[in-house]
Parts: sequence; C-alpha cells; structure tokens
Amino acid sequence: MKRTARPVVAPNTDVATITEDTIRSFAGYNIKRAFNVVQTDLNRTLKPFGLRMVTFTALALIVDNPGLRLSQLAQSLGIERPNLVVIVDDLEARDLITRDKVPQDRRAYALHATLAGRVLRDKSVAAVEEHEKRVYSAVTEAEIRALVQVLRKIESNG
Amino acid sequence: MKRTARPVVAPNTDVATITEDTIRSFAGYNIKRAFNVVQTDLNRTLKPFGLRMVTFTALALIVDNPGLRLSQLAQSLGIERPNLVVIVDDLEARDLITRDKVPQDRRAYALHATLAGRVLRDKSVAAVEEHEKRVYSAVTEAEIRALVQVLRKIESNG
DNA sequence: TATTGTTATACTCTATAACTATA
DNA sequence: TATAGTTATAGAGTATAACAATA
Repeated sequence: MKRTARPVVAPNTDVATITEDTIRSFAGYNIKRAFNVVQTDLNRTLKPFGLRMVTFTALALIVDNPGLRLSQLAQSLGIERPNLVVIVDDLEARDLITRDKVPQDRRAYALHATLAGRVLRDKSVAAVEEHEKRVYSAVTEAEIRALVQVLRKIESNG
Repeated sequence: MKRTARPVVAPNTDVATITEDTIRSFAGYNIKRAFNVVQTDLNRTLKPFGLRMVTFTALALIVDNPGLRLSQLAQSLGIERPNLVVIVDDLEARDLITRDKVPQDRRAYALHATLAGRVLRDKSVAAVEEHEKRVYSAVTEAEIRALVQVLRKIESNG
C-alpha cells in the first residue's frame, strides 16, 4: 500500500493516466477484477449448457466423486450448506444427479451423477477448456500453475 | 482440465481426500475461492470504518485523483456506472467526498475527497495493510508481485 | 449435545434497459 | 447522434439464524 504523489486529474483525462498507486499495490482488488473477467466469460460459455460457474463445478465434483455428501461438497466448493441446497435441487430436478439415501446415516444423502449428468459434464468441460484458452491466452502454462499455487496458499489462510 | 481416475468416496471420507482433479486444474475456481477469503477478511477489517471493499477502493481513488469523474471512477473500479452511483451517494452522504459541478461540462461531476474523507482513507489504509499482512502471510513479496502481474494480464483479456 | 440437510431471510454485487440533461 | 449521470429492476452470490431428523 505504498503511495506516491497525488496528481490532479485534468477535466478530460483518460482513465489510463489516472494514478492508481493505492489500488495498484492492493492485490485484493486485482483478484476481484480478474475474477470478474473470468466469471463473466465462463458464465457466457456455460449458458448454452444451462450451467453457471458453481453448478458446473458442483456437477464435475459429483461426477468425479460418486457418493459425495452435500456437506462435503459444500466444503469443497467453499460455500455454505444452505446455499448449496438450491444448487443440488436444480441439478436433481434436471436429472443430472440423484440424492440417494445412505443406510449407515439416515440424515445424509449420497450424491451420484446420472448418465445425462456425466454426458453434460464431458460436453461442458470441453467448452470450459476453450474458455480457458481464451481467458488465459496472454499467460503461460507455468504462470497459471504459479498463480494457482499462490491462490491456494491465500485460500488456506482464511 | 486434465482428469485422472475417479475414486469412489467412502461414506465418511474426509473432504481433504476427495478427488478434485477437475477443479484443481480449473484456475477459475481457485481465483473464486481465494477472492472469497480475501474479501471476507477485508470486509471484516473495514466494517469498523463503515467501509466495504468497493467503497474503500473508491474513496482511495478519489483521494489520490482529485476531480475524478464518476464514469472514470467506474472504469477504474471495473464496475458499471449505475452501480457506482449508490456508492458515491453513500460517500457523499457521509461527507467523505463532494460532487462538484464542472463548468466546462455541465453534465459531469468532479469528485473530491473532504478532509474527513482523507482522514478516513489514511486510517483505513493502515487497517488494510494489517489485513494484507494477515491474508498474504504465507506468500512472499515476489509471489504477490507475480500474482498481481498475471491477474492484470487476465483482466486485460476480458 | 452435535451433525445433516433444510427453510427463510437479508445483504451485497453485478448487469441491463431506459430516462434526463447536456454535448 | 453521443455522452454523463441517474433510476429502476432483476439475477446471482454470500452469510446467518433456526428448525426437524438423526447420530
């Protein structure tokens, strides 16, 4: 959060010339803006499949981890249980997943993807790969790996 | 988006053992979760000052760029003009900034921070610095710089 | 007592269309 | 015609309290 001089902005100065010293060294806002760009492009990408960022991720996790509990999924997604319920409701209503009773624990439900769910996952994953090529075109593979690593460190700090 | 085998999750498997291959290589979700951690901690930090992430950033930008127009500020913040209006309303109502008529262009308003606004900015910047130390404690200075650089490349791709 | 899934609720964030007054 | 600021509105995302059923 270093700050330098504070130049006055002329009446019709271009935004590019605005001093953002405070914000430039404020990583939080960079994460925010980058996230916004990524999410907007991703949601546009997933719209034809009837999916959003969260629903896509939830479906992918259920496909890869059959028998997942709702609370485990919520933790993996980093969202609160109440917010996940409606997401699971949506996926179930569209017959992409099932909520199966667990004999060992009658409070819990085991989540399983249906055939349709697996098919939609595969199709949408392909689209997401295209999206990633587009959004990360200016960044190298190594940079993305480093990015993800740092983001995970930050995340585990919360 | 590489995927490997899909192990079955045992009834009471810990979340840490869940296969997240799909998501682990899905940078978008890492950005989302990290952003969430940062924003939550930051908003908690700013609450005593009556500020949120956006209002803090807006105030800081106005302090550093006296005479800023609303549309310039919106562009700098990466948000739509309509959403900024209520933010500026809030800051103005609390006498932290002023909306001054511009003789050259009677449509526009020049934004200026008041003394109270500058004082609040300085106080909250100090708190934000503490927040950054906390949230980025597991990351080096160099890693943060690299992170911000990559995020900017992603952002400029939107 | 604690936990799973759930309902209800409220607040924030974001996007879009459309208006007004000026340019 | 285009732009600056504004109004209204709707959709997502997120967080919290509290409940029933079960552990």
